[in-house]
Amino acid sequence: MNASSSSPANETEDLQPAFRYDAALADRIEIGWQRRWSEQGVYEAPNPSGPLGNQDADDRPKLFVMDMFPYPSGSGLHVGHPLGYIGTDVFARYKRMTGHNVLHTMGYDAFGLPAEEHARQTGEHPRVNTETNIANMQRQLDRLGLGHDKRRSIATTDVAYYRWTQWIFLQIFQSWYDVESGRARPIAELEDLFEKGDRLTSDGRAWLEMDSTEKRRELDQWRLAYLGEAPVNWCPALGTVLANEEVTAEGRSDRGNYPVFRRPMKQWMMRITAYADRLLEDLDRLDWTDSIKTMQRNWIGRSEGAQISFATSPGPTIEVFTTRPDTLFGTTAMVLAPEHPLVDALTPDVWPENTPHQWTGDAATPSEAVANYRRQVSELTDLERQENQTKTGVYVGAHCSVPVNDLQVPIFIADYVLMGYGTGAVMSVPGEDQRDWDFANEFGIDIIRTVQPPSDFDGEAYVGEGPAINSDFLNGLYIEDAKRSMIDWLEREGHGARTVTYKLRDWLFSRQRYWGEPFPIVYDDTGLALAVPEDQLPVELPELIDWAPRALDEESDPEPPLGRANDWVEANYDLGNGEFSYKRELNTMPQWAGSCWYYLRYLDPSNEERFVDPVIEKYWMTDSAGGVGGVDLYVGGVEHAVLHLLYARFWHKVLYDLNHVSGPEPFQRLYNQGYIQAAAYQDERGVYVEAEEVEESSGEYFYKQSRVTRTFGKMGKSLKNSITPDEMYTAYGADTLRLYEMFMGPLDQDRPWETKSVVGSHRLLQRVWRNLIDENTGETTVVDSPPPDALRRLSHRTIEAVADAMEGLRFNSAIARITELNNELSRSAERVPREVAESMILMLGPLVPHIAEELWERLGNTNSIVHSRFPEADPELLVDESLEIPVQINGKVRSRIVVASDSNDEALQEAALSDGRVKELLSGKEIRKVIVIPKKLVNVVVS
RNA sequence: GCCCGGGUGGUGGAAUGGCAGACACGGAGGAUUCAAAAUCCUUUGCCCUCACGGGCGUGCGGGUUCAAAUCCCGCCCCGGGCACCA
Repeated sequence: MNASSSSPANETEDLQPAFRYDAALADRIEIGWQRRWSEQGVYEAPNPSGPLGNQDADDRPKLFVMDMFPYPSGSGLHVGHPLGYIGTDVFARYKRMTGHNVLHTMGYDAFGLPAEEHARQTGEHPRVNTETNIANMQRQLDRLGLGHDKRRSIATTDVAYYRWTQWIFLQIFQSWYDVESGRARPIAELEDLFEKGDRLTSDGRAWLEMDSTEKRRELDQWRLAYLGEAPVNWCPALGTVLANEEVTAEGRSDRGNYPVFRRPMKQWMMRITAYADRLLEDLDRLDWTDSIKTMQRNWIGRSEGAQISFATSPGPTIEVFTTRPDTLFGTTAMVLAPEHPLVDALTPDVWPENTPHQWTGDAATPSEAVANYRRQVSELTDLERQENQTKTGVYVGAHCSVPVNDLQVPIFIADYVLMGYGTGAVMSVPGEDQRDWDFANEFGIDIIRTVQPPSDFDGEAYVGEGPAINSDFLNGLYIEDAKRSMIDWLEREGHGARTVTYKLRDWLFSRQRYWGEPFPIVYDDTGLALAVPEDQLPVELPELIDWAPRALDEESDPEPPLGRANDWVEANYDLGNGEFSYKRELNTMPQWAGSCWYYLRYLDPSNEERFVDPVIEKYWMTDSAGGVGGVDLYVGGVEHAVLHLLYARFWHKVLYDLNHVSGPEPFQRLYNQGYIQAAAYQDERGVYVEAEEVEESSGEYFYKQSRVTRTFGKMGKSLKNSITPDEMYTAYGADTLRLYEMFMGPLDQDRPWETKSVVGSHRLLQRVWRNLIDENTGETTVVDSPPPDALRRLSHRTIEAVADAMEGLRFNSAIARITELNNELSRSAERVPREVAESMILMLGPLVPHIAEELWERLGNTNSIVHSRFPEADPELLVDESLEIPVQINGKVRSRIVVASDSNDEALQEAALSDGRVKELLSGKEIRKVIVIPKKLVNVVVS
């Protein structure tokens, strides 16, 4: 160990002490402990019973901490991916050290399009590719030292898993929503009710008069999973239909940004709308952020109002939904969606006399006008429709009657009225609705105000509060009262009723893809669906040579690839009347299916009798504090606000209604982690250049001598700004990466990655190491003597602050406080007393488990730090005997005084006023008031 | 347009009515070194001052209070969500 070696190659090696905490030592420590932890199963959380059960009664409180499980991408991880995983790991480790039985694991949401695309390009089976990707991702995650119970890991593509996804589908299929009791019930109970005549069938026909096929058709209409003929989102480029939630506002596919067309097709639907109110109400009981709750509320889109019937001159009655029944007296037109089913019946052969020319769309007859307009509308994309704010439409040539005053108003079709919302028909009240105002303006329609605007109002439609005018019996009433009176009148006179409408639509549940769960459904020659018996599950995916969806266009029909598995499409089952051959359902489930219940399978992953054992489910999913229960902490990205989180809540509620789970909600507390952003650089053409090769010089950025501009964005391939965890392991080790990611800022905030700052976190670990370990021998330098009083107090204050920060997921603050304690140890020339050293190591345990475990062992402990107790602050040591407190004069700090911490107000005031500097500044001033805040400050108010 | 977040030094951030800028990165200076890296020490919001000290300061304007980054009112800017939803 001397520096006089002549060979430069050996020099660094000679200078470097053998036990300096550097990347190489970190690597040895981390790999070693990961192996030992794995061998000893330290992260295994016992169940109350079953194969993962613990013979010894475990009376620790349970805690279920979960990440949103990832799709196993083939491109590997960058440092942005594991941010949330590290956060949950730190929290789970902290809770384990405070005496909780913590369930923390990770699985894979492995069905989905990329594996199928990969298969189409390479010919490799999606399962092979998926398993390769999972193995690779698992390796990257393992290196981070995440404390997962590996026994509980699942992938949604496991046959043993999707068997139960299919089973849950069957529970939903074999249920109906009983509005009277407000919950799902088995379909057999509905059959009973029909049988006894206690319930009316959908069209009022007597059950006993129906033949068996008619009975089946009747029951099928009530199921929570049903085949519906509805306009769906057909995406030819993906060869599949999509859920509303998967289509962007621009009318393109969420994935891939391909055009999506609305077409009626027969598809599997989930009756999520039956749960709209409960999904809405139960949000109040969840510990989620307001922004996510708001997004879900908006998506469900509940509006209260009235349904009103308008009689028409040709005969059919038009039903309208409105949130403003109080404005009925202002109705001067009726506007239907162009595809409204009554339009044809309302359209006469010739224009009525005196039809204004501008209403006719230049057409010779009403039906020509309607046909022309419909064609014109269908040629617009959704985006063009939205951008085109000028109102268009045509008169259909008929009138209807406003029920409250028998005013005859013209009926139009216009594309600003959407078929998908309400009844697809709008009573047009231009005075009180800006869209109707704009329409009335285009077509010269009368405008009648029904709410008195303030005298200074100079806008067009008036949507604000005010007394009703021009409204007969409503005149003078304010909006809420006027609405109530009008609805009362409508109900009394039989012209309408109070109604609630939702934006939420039923969930379109089938996809024309290969790599998804097959439906456990077959068809007999009636064409009606039949459940595959539970004991015949799983229905396994067949082997295929050609996985691709057929290249398709807007006009063609979707063609499920499973239809090409000739040996599979027909199957023999005994469904209670002997064995027959049936045709299989060829669609597969959407990717969301598997993620709707994976948290339940974590609890009891190997159960072959049930999807989860009820005792085990109750143990992990019940909240002893009386909350809704479910996962105690669920961390993931905000992008799942309305997709996964709404679907999973829906499934959970169905399972709850059917007594398969013990609580009404799956996720008690939801936390959205932020994203790691990174600088990205563009050249003058706007092309992204490799961020790693960009150099900074006095505030400007250069790539190969040419100037580039800097922006910040999500880390990834497209911005060429990815940093991989592997690069960080090589340079610093996993503990440093964990520490840096947690130190960058609060978990829920986006934050910019700065590789050059990582070294700060590495230095902290080096200093901790050096304070406790002799870098030359590797022996600990701690001493067994008790710490000086001041140090002991500091360490207890640190414990208090760190524990508090850990509880609140403020890991950045926890790290700052530990740093302060360690800085104090560095400053002192004394060796570190064991008591303080051990506290500090234990506090570091959740954040940087490997180095903490290593130090713990080097200090002579034989038990693992993973299950050691987190230190507890002694309240008596949190208060110092004396305090330094500031003295303000008129709110500005002018001096500080040192006082006994138990000084009373009088003593504090006395001490402050007798302070030399304060006396000096107060001379010649009149003291008006002295504010004393015990232990905080003294403020002297002078004139 | 509507609904949520957010705006604090050169940078990430701390403080949720009581000392603004903890902790860290970066910068400056120093020690060590033949030299460098690493490490260690000092310093670092802005302005005035040799200094002691003083003034200003949490997006902008106003208010409440002995005291405001924090609470209230009005605006500006940034990010996200929804959007012809009757």
